[in-house]
Formats: sequence, C-alpha cells, structure tokens
Amino acid sequence: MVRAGLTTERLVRAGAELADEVGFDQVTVSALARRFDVKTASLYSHLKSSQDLKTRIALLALAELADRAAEALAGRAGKDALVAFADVYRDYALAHPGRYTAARYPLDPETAAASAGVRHAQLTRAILRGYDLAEPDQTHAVRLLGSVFHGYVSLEAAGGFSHSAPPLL
Amino acid sequence: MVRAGLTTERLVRAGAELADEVGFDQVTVSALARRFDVKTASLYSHLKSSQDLKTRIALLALAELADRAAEALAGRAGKDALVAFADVYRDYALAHPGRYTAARYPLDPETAAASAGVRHAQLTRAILRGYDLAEPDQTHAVRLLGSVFHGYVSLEAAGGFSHSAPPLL
DNA sequence: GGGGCTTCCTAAAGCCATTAGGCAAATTCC
DNA sequence: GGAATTTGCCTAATGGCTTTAGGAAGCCCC
Repeated sequence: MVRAGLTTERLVRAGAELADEVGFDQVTVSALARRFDVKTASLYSHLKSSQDLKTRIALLALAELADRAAEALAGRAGKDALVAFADVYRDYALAHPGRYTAARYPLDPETAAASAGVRHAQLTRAILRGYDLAEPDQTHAVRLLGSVFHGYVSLEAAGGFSHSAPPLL
Repeated sequence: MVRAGLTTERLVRAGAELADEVGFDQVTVSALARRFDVKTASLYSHLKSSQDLKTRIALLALAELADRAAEALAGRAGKDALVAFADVYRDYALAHPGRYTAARYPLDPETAAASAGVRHAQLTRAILRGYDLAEPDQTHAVRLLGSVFHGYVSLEAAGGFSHSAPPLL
C-alpha cells in the first residue's frame, strides 16, 4: 500500500484550495480525504477535528492577507496607502472567496491573539498614521475602515452587487 | 396521541428563536423537532428541507428588520434618519444575533427579489434623498452605507470588538 | 533483518438530512 | 352521530459527516 504522504501542512493547503473551489462551509474532513484518496479517519492523525481544520485554514488566509497587505503598503502613505490596502482585500476576496470567508471564521480569543489578525490591525493603524488622528478617534477610524472594507467586499462577493443576497443594499 | 400543532409559521418562528439562542448555523431540523418534542421526520410535512427552513428564517428576519427600519425612519430626515437607521440595525443585531446572521443568508435571486431586502434598499435610498445625490453617486452611497452598517455591526457582534475574530481591525 | 515509530486502514457509534409508507386524529359531510 | 376523507405525526430505512479505538503495514536505523 502506497502512502499518501499527508501532513497537516498539505492538508490545510488543500483545504484552502477546496474552500476556494466549493465554498468554505463545504470544506469537510471527508471531502478533503476524498481529494487525497484516503479514508476519512486517516486525517485525524494530522487534524484534531473538523473545527481544527477550519481554524487552520482561517489562520492561513489571515496570514496570506496580511502578507499581501504589508507588501502593498510598502512605500505608500495617505490616500495611496488606503487605496492599495483596499485593493488587496478586494482582490483577495475575489480571487480566493473561500479563503476570504475562512478569514472571518470565528476564532477563540487566544488563537486570534496569536494570529495574523493582529498584523492587520497594526497595518490599518499604520495607514491612519498619515491622517494624524489622536486616540480615541484613531481606534474609531480603524474600526470604521474594517467595517467599510469588509462590508463592501462581502457584499460584492455575495452576488456581485446583483441583489442576490445583501439585506443592506 | 396528542398532536403538537405544527405549522410552517410556528416552526419558522421557533427556528428564529433557536437561532438567537444557539446561533444560526446551529439551527437544524433535528434541533427544531426536539424543541417541539416531535420526531424529525414530522417537520418535513411543513418544510421542504433544512435549507428551506433557513431561508424562511432569513426572510422573517429581513422583514422584521425592514419593519423596524421603516418605523424608525418615519418623520426623520438627513443625519437624524441616518443615525436612526443605523441604530435599528445595531440594536437588532445585538438583540437577535441569530436572526441578524440569518438575514445575511444567501438567497437565490428570485427569492431575494421577492423578499423584504428590496424594502431595505428603498429605505436606504429614501434616507439619501435628503443628501441630494445624483446617480450614479446615489447607488454608490447606498452600497457604501450597506457596507459600513453591515461591517460595523458584524464586527461588533463577532466579539464586541474584543479582537476575538475580526481580521480587519 | 528485526525493533519501533509513523502512517494509514478497518470497525463502529452517533448525529443530521431526507424519503416512503402507515396509522390515528381531526374534519367534513350525510 | 357516524362514515369518509384529509391531515398530522410516526416508524423505518438510507446515506453522509464526525470522531474514537485499535490493528497492520511501511519506513528508518542499528
């Protein structure tokens, strides 16, 4: 019997691809096992649970997103930075809908604190530095930006603004 | 054997309550049946499927939200209307997290077109009327508002801005 | 080439969704 | 008031996903 060569790493990566293909909520341990031509139970040596899988995909997506955002922000400031930042989110959400959805998967506090989500907040603050906002306005601005970006991107993703889903529109 | 007196109406209402209690994605035909002390299969005379149930809960939530928004908007204009509108969403999301999540459940185009989602769009446009925006700016504004409200509300709901989940923050 | 660790498998139990078909209660009609 | 009919809920059964436990075969190193 030939071994499939499973690792947590490969499973998570494949899970992310699967999410982009069939949607994050369709990502299942069974489906992933099928993709590797392996029995479902075999994945449990590499993953604690279905939730564990989803969490790991979420962390992967957050990290990828933070990487891209950081790169896009390099050398930019002010409005330029803001636009570049927005474009990164938008492009990522369109190119990787499953991963983007995964990035919003609820994490427990400790996991979130150790995730790339923290970098996102830092990046957002970095952009706002150019706008000379004092606290608590800065915090408000960070949240507002998060709201706008996520809101816009998710509305766009959920039907291309075609009235398919959005309650607010 | 005493009958439980199930109707689609009652099931959907109970489903909405269940959603608020345990989360929309935990709403299941089985759980609902348990709540009525009835066998799971019995619900299938009143519901086409699990998806059907979720869709109906979504429609209920959309209608409730639209009702509240319409009421809040009566007699208000401009910034006043805007704030009232935002408060309705915010309050609803906090008081009925499951329903609010349900309101964002993806609907197929025909269902969406026949839903209260349309009223939401109309209400938003009504608010903007006070701002004297011409098309296409008005459409952009409608979308932006939707983005901001939803983004803010979902971020707040997903952890009370406590860094628990939001990737954008 | 034989331990020993690792990887994958078989087996099994539990929960959810869904369909088909049956019996009993409610309703309707004479 | 009782017979006929409709309707409501049940039993039974299938199939999928998750998860645990324990077994066997592959791989590495001495």
